[in-house]
Amino acid sequence: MATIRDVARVAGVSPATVSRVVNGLAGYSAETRRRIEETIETLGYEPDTLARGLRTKQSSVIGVLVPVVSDALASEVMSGVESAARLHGFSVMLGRTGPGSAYAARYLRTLRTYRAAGVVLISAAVTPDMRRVLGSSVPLMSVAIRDGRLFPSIAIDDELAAYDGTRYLIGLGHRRIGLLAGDATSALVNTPRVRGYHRAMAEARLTALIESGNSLYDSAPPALNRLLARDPGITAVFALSDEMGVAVVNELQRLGRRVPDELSVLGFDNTLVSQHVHPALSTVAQPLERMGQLAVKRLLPAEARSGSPVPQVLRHTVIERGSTASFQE
Amino acid sequence: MATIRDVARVAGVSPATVSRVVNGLAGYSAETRRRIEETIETLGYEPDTLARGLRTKQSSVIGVLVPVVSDALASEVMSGVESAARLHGFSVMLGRTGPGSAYAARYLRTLRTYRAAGVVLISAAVTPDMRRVLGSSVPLMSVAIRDGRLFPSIAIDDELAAYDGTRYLIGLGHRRIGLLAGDATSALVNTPRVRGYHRAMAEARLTALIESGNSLYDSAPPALNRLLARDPGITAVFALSDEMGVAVVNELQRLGRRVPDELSVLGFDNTLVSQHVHPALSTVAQPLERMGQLAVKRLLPAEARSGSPVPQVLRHTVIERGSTASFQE
DNA sequence: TTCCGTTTAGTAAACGTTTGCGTAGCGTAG
DNA sequence: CTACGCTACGCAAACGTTTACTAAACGGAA
Repeated sequence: MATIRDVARVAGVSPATVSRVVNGLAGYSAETRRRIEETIETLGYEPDTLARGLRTKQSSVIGVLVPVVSDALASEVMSGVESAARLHGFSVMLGRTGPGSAYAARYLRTLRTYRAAGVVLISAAVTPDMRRVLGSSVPLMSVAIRDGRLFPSIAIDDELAAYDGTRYLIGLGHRRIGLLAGDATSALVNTPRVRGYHRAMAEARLTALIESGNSLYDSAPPALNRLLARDPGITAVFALSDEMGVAVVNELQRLGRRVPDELSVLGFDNTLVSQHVHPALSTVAQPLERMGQLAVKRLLPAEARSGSPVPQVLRHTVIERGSTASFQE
Repeated sequence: MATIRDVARVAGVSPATVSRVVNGLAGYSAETRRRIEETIETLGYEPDTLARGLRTKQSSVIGVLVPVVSDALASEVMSGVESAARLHGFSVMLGRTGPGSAYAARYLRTLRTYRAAGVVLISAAVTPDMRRVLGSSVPLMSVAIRDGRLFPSIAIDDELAAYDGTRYLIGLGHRRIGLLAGDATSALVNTPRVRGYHRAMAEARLTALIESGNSLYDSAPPALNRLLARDPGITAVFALSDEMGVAVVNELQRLGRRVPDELSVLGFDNTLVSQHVHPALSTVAQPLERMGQLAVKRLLPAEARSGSPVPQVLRHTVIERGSTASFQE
């Protein structure tokens, strides 16, 4: 592998000059530049990232921290992170939060020794030791979760989103709307959503009806049945995750209840799974991919310094697909 | 951030000695070691990965290359890669193949400048320029696809797996079995599977019936309907991807055909989506997570040198869930 | 012509490690 | 007592960059 010295020697200049043209700095004639670029081309020179990073105390690594690697929501955010990172010449390093925060802390430490340009934390709460490990050297961006206003984040307004989702169902004519909440461990997103549902129901003078799952597929059928047991007459269920949403439509069909004719189902997040069911799941969408892209953009030197407003809230939208229909008495 | 020199100074030794204890080499007394470790602890010293990599010409980065970041199959392999990498002290860097091979080549080049310990390529064919870019410096491991015997790979025997899947359906009493093939662009996995189906059908003196989708959800319903049009009496359909499999059960239910009572459906890969439908999809499974783990293990220095047998083929299994049932006339 | 500012370029140090080589100290065998 | 081997350690170079500093060359203004 050719080094900058090789290039310099062949092109008859000093390494410093080569470095300057490689990095687009000033200080060389057009002719010199041409000769150097040509040499770089023929030698196939490529700057050593490690050496560069050592010298500049800065690498172009962006760390991504996800709760579980194969999580659908996280995958889409990651996808956005990857594309934006690639676009700006960054590389993304992947790690998972794991059960406790031990994994996360260790991973962040590693990231620091790589002198990462930043880390984006996907749908996980920032624990005190995370912040401590990173110190001030590595900027952190939290995505899809809003944890107070303590640190930069990108998320939707969960409360409002759930409110709007509920309003949408109400607007369709539904009056008896059951909520399938997520688990308490993801309280940071679950709690506001539940609150949004409550608010919308209260405003419309409807009575709330809530059962909780754990956001995953398997937890939904039993929770749905509890809902049905408490009020057999519900005409809509609002699941606080798409996975639960599709589970609900599957279970409903198994029970012989037609969706959306008898019951409407609304999901949350708009992950890929929402399309993996028939009828396709209506859902309140977060712009997951875009969130990922924005996260890396805000990590970029230009933005990072300029100290943009700490919590950034994006617009949610409710997407109407086949699983919801209007209800008339 | 404390450097090795700081530790040395505080502990009253030379940087060389600190390096030796950090790396577990010999050459120091028990007492010295204790003192150094204590100092490391109190200073919170952590070796700089960049400097280390520069000096040793070797980093502990493992690159992962996926066709699309949010792909379910790739996600599970990645999950395995991540856990094994973490276990062995490696970090994983993520990139995507993108449309052509331009992305891949560029990413591999980046990986080389990071002096990556290896790269695992998930369900994508190795193009000549990939090999060329890597040269001999970075070992490559291909997962979930077998491309000749040109380079190390980890995969199942797709032909045999499809054969066994078909045999399973035949064993259930089915005689008119439609195949939903994937697309030609993933020929490396699709072709052998189709061949396996053909072989099983031929052996049982049954007539093959094939329609092709593109492995994704949306392509399945139309393909299914073509299948049904060509033979309204089929009692089983074998989809060559889980995504198509769940699309088939959804579509079938939409058409009012009961699964598995009237028609059995068998998927392929055993990705998470196979559980996102009711009845849950029977499928022929690849040990995706394990494949990912094995890939990094085989990339490890010890293994990598020992030149283990080039293509490694793992056992597939057919997993029986709710979407298949025996058929009797 | 002289002087000065600008452009173009080179020198060398520094980033934080690892590691080959050298050596002091010490115990032990001859 | 000498010689030798071994252990425990230090010195300094090297990995491939970037960058502050210096300087030569040159052109234009006075």
